[in-house]
Amino acid sequence: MDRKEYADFLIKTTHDYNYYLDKYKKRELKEGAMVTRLAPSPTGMVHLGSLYSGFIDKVMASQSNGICYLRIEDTDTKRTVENGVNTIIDSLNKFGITFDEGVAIDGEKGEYGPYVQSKREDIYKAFAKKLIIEDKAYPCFCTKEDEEHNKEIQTKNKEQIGYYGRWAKCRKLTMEDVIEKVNNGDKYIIRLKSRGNPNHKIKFKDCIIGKMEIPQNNLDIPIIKSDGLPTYHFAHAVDDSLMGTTHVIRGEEWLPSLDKHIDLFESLGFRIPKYAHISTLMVDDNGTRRKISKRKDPWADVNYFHKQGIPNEALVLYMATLTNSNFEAWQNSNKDKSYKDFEFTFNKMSKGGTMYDYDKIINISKNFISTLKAEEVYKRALKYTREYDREMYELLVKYKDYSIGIFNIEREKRKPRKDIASFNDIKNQTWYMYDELFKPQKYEWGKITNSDMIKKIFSEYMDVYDSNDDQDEWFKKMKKVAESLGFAPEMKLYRENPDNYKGSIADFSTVLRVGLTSKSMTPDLYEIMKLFGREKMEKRIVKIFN
RNA sequence: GGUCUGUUGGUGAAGUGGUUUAACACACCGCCCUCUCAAGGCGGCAUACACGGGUUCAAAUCCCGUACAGACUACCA
Repeated sequence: MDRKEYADFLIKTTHDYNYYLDKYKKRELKEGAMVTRLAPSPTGMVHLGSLYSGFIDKVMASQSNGICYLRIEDTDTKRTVENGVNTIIDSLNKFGITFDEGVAIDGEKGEYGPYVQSKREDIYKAFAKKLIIEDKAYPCFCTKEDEEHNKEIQTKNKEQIGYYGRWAKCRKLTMEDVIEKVNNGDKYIIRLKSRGNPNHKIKFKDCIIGKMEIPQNNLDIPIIKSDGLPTYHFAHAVDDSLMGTTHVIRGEEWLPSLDKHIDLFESLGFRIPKYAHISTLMVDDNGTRRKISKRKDPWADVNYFHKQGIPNEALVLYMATLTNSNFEAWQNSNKDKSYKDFEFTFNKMSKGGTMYDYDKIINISKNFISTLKAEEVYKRALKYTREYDREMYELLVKYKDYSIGIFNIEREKRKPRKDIASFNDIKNQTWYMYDELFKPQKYEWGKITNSDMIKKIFSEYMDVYDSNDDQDEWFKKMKKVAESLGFAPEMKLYRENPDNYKGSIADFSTVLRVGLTSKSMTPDLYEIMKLFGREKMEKRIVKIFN
């Protein structure tokens, strides 16, 4: 039996590797164009880290006029969730991450498919066969227990852990041994026959981290599992070569397995792509940093932000600031431009762990929402509450124009209000504007608490209030009434001689504000009165004392 | 244990051997604006380059060691 027949005996494929080498042509790209890919597992959720990496994949490809494609890594059949793929595509889409090629809702796009790894089984096997023919891979019959056993001894002796050298029992099996075992029905996997020597260092340059030196891989790592599917490492080498990925952008947790990947690319005779290892998203957990975790951190699932009512755009902007910290400054001086106009670079990306910062997201979200028109805020609030707050939703529907008016207070001007951070916040911000929700626990009176005085202020004020007044006129009238009741009409006057007055114009207006809304802190009072109108104001005044 | 990576004020983070007396942002404090809040303007704050050696005329920046932190160490990805 020659090696070709031997390989055919061990692995059955419908095509041979030359067929695939021929089928997937080299991409023709413009100078500098990057081909990137996002390669998630279909576990049914999009991890914040995937969004981060997807953002970078997308932005690097599109700003270099390259290609960004989606590949699904479902070789771990245990973790695959039904409909997981569509969930991923949908979620990413919401964040503006779309793909030029690869898996899509309505099938697949592109010449390099299939883009789902479980459908590429024949391809991986064909290349595993190539390695067997070239004596760069071999079947292994060892059990999990064998390996556990090795590990125990290795740990005890403080030797390198893994399947290599004298521990690699099956490496020494002759062809005849193997044939006998296979005919016997013994299960086996395929391992790489590593030729590396850990005393030799590989010099390597990562796009983000820069120069590195790592020992050569000497582990005979599994490449085909007993279920016939490839391991991540092998699939990565085969797919990213065949699909023509120029830049492999992935989390830094992959850095330690880079030696294995280089070994695989070289064994397969493939060119090694460029790598960019992005920093892990970390969280501060009682003073220590740790990787964000799906189990401990609810926000690890990007869906969390949707539930919180954080606009997708805000999360995207947050991703942009994480990617390149100089983005924020650029955005501030280019307010009308999109993040797509900013040139992101690898060498501005963070090397260490990146801290996840919810306050920062809130801040970005506030700023983003403040730039929206009132109608847009209304539209989004409607969409959000429809799903998460039925009561609020119905009020928004019932009082459409009134609600838009509320959102329009101090908006659409050069320095707009920034008080809405998320759409689950709007009820807290505006409840007192709706009679249905207006059930104050207490009135936050300030300096003036005497009920006779409060009554007097309202009765005098309502005599002069005219809803047609402009803001200047409105304020003048308020000052006039305040003065006639013994309040200082200007803050300056009050500060100079506080003893001469019952209070300042601020104290006076606080009475009006609290009487109408029960709250001492609200947006512009003029606008609120205008939205209320006389009738509603009077109803509110009656309500104060009963 | 081994391998790899990182460590700059309270926090995040610029910085790629010499205009660095180390940006900027957030936080905090003060003042201004002001009918409250938000926003905005001005100013202040901080004993910041983990530690110890070395290379150099010159080091946050290059090299070596130590400490600390993190990632990885599966027939998971």
